[in-house]
Amino acid sequence: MDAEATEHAGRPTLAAVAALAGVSASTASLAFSGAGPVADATRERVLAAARELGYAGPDPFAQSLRRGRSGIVGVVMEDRLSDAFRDPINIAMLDGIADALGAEGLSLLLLTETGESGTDYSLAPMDGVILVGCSRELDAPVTAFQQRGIPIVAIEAERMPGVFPVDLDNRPATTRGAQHLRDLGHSRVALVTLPLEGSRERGDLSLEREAESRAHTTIERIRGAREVFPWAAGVVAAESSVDAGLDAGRALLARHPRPTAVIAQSDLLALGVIRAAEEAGLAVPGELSVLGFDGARIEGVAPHELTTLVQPAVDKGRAAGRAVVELLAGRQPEPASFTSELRIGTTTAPPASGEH
Amino acid sequence: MDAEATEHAGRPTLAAVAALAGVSASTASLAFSGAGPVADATRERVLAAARELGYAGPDPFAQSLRRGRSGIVGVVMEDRLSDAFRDPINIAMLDGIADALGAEGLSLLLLTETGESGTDYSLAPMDGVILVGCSRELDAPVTAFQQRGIPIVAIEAERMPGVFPVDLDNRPATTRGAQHLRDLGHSRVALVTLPLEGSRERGDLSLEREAESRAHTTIERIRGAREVFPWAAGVVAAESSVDAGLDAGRALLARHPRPTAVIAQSDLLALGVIRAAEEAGLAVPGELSVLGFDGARIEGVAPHELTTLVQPAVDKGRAAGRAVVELLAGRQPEPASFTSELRIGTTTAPPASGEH
DNA sequence: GGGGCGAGTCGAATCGATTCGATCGAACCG
DNA sequence: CGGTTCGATCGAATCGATTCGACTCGCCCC
Repeated sequence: MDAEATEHAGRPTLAAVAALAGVSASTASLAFSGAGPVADATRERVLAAARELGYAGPDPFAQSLRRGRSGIVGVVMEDRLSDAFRDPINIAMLDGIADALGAEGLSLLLLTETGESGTDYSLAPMDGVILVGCSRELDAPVTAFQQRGIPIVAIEAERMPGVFPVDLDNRPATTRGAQHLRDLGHSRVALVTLPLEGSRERGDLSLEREAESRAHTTIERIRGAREVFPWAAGVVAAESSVDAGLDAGRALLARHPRPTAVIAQSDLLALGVIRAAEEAGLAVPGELSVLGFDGARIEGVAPHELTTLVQPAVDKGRAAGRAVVELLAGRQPEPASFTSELRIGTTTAPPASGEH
Repeated sequence: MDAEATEHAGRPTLAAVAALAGVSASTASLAFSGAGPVADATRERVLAAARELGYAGPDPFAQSLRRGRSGIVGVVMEDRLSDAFRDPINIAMLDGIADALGAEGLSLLLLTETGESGTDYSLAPMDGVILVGCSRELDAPVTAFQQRGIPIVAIEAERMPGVFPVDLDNRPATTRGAQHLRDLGHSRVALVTLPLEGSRERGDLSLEREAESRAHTTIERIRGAREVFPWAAGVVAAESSVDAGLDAGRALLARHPRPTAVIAQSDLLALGVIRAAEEAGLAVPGELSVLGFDGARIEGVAPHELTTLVQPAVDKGRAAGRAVVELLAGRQPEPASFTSELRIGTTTAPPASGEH
């Protein structure tokens, strides 16, 4: 009888398999991992024993402990999932991340800032972490990650020592877009920005709010616009969605004097603004020009073709993924910085003649 | 000097902290976990020692091994992320999952079937797993999970012993939708289905393909339609997207005789079909009725309001998440089955008079 | 024939915590 | 005042594998 192998109730362990196969645990381990030399006959015997006992291979928990690696990389997004995934640009980026990680056999742990309530996500068993679109205070978790020796990559975030950055040219790109509007002859230009803090509520863009916010991407894009239109007013959207853009657009178009152009910080917001214009009976681009950001083709823009700043979101994600891989391998990655391109569509045009 | 505490190069361990604080490892552990009685002064001393050493708390890997739990639940999707997330219905479902898991402090590991190439995802350190939209062969991974004692929940999948099901009434719901079309007077009805296998290519719906496919949701919805229109022809879309729907729609509308109504298996596909109709100069619903499935409001449908089967995707996801939680707690969850509701919009109408 | 090498295997230490049972006082109660 | 209980702490076993160094053969080559 294989008394030793089956006397305990729990799941079979490597030791049990080894015992049944008549080899030591070390050899059995080698047989599974493939590292080190093992005679074919022995390996076969071990595998057979595993089959007999219903052993599914080494326990991942034990492996993680021993190896110090779990094969998991966390991706921290500030929003609820449904919010984060509402914008296709985030999905594109995530896809890039997943692509780079998957190529190395790493998988992707979705972590959302559950506010202060939930469990601290820095205690998840992961090898590295990618911070994306982080507006909130991250000092505490970042410190925790660093103490754990977990490599950190941050996409479009403020510089932090020990955090590897993956950047997008948010500010200069927006400047180029704004320049395009100025070249067309616009001067009454308004902004529809992404959220400034975790507020989730529409509000006017004020210098105060701006000053105390840490929403890096939003701020950079505002600054880029300000370089061309220093006193542009604006509305802070509740989130990146068509509805939020519609809401913001309504607010803007009710103002006097009405802006002749809107710089929206995402394509979804831009589409919302276009909807608001249609609603108000204003022609786009005849009576209102609209500039977006991102350049992921989204549904519902037709018959327009959005003028927008096309960012290489997938590449950006992929770069972040690869950076983690490099850091995990103990190498220093190449700093990555991506450039957006102004794609001129049919939603921008010179302002109506009477207007400037 | 705190020689013992700092003599090793690596990160500080609980033992080092305990040593510095002058207590045993067991007590230090208690101080961190909060389980068991510890004098306030002692806890304070341990925490101070941790601070001094830069100790970020117990190592998650070690915790996982000891406790046999990692706090991670895997979600297996068959597609690439970008494909899976293209359809808002999946996002809604994922949001429900994340919601239910987050409430229990669990986090969500995204696993995609990387084909046969990538690493086997069943070796990730997770406590439970949710299978979603699984068409491919899953027997091997399911067996592996079961051998590991990992609870499995499957959303809209074939029954498998030991796998807890979360169901949607795909077949009867589609029957109700088809009935609606018949009631309007349609008889030349065509199908645009979700993918049948991992083929990612448009193709005609044939009985063979149908018979050998394991794409549960797709098959069930086809059967539901067949109960009303037994000989309906159809096209299998490459994926759930507007483009794929457009592609399928073009193929269908080129046929003679042209169908007077299309049953699309997702709203995105339905929208694509509407686009194809517009393209062909056919009025919707005057010359072509279109029925969708899902009911997540998507952009670009305007000015139509899609007639569709509204499924409670978030609840479905939440139920799956909760089922995992229950199974992890050793309880037997209530079987969950969800019902879709026919929402009649403006994309279905009686066929043009000369047509039936 | 002896030295050396490499393939194959094994023992034992190790990864870093958790937790059960035991121990030791101090407080409490009749 | 003795026995009981509770709070606080500690030792030691345990979770399940990986891996380094050592050991044993058998073979090759000079």
